[in-house]
Amino acid sequence: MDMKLKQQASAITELTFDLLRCCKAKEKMFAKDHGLKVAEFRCLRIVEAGKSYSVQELATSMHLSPSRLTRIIDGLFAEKLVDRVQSIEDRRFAKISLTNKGQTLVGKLKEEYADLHGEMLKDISVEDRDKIYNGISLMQGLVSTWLVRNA
Amino acid sequence: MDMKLKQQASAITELTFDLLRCCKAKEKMFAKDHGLKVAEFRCLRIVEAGKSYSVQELATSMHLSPSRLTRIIDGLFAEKLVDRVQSIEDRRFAKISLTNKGQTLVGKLKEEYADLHGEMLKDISVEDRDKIYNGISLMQGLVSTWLVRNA
DNA sequence: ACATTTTCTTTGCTAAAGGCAAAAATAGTG
DNA sequence: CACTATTTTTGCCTTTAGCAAAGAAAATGT
Repeated sequence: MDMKLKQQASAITELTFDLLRCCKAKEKMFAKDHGLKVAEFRCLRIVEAGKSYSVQELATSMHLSPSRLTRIIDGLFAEKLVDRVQSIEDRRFAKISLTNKGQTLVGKLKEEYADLHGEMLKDISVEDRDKIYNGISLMQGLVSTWLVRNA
Repeated sequence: MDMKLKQQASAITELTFDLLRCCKAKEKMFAKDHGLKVAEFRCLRIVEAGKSYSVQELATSMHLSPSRLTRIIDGLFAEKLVDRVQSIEDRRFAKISLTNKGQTLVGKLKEEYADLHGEMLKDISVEDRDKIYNGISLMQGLVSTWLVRNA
């Protein structure tokens, strides 16, 4: 079959693999520096101040099981970063939201995580940054739709 | 500071994050379909037929600790996919190499994993594939050098 | 020659990440 | 009110991963 395709595919596979490993290390470092577990950091990244979330919402948006989420929230709750209250309308639901302490931390986290990436990207041109964006965006789309079709 | 940079940085952060998650799921599915643990699959991907490797070599090239590698190799050894013999020149070293069974499997694995990516990439243009390659390559370089500087 | 140090691997232990299945609690419905 | 469905939690298990100490072998100093 298409030789060029095969070549490109395997090169991209390799690169993606390396990128993955590096990003994982990067996340781990960042989380550790802020006294968080990686899973906690990932969870905090998606909760917005003022909003409240069910366990399920968080689980689906993080692509994890509800039980896993319960444990992650346990940790954040123990650190007084999130509140967990029973919904009044439907008491099966939990309503997870940031405490003041949590809001402060998340604000700092987002700021510093963006800075970290800004630091990485600052020495290259706007065009190259766009290339990165476009390339990763395309790839993300492909992998994502592939997953949906093959899950 | 540079508003454009910040915007691009945070968009790229988000995308990379999603890509990472999807690729992880992809690897997991693929490994499972072939009766392997993800770590085992990752290890097999880097050993070439006919060559032999020390535990340390594998550990550094996978960016894992030697002890972790010992365990991964234990698994592969139990499945009779790799041989583990003491080096004659320096008996401290282990020499890890693929068995016949391992070679057959790795061959199939590489073939099918490339096909999987070929499948994902086949419907887009050669130019778009190049865009993906270039974008991810740039990003990988940045994250990688950042890691070296900040580790 | 032998004691010490260094190097490579393994083992024991621990933590974190994650899922499955059953239980608990609540809501909705015949 | 009995039954079913939904949401979360709990118990238990697996996988991934590292650290520190032990073991084994080589290199080196005296």
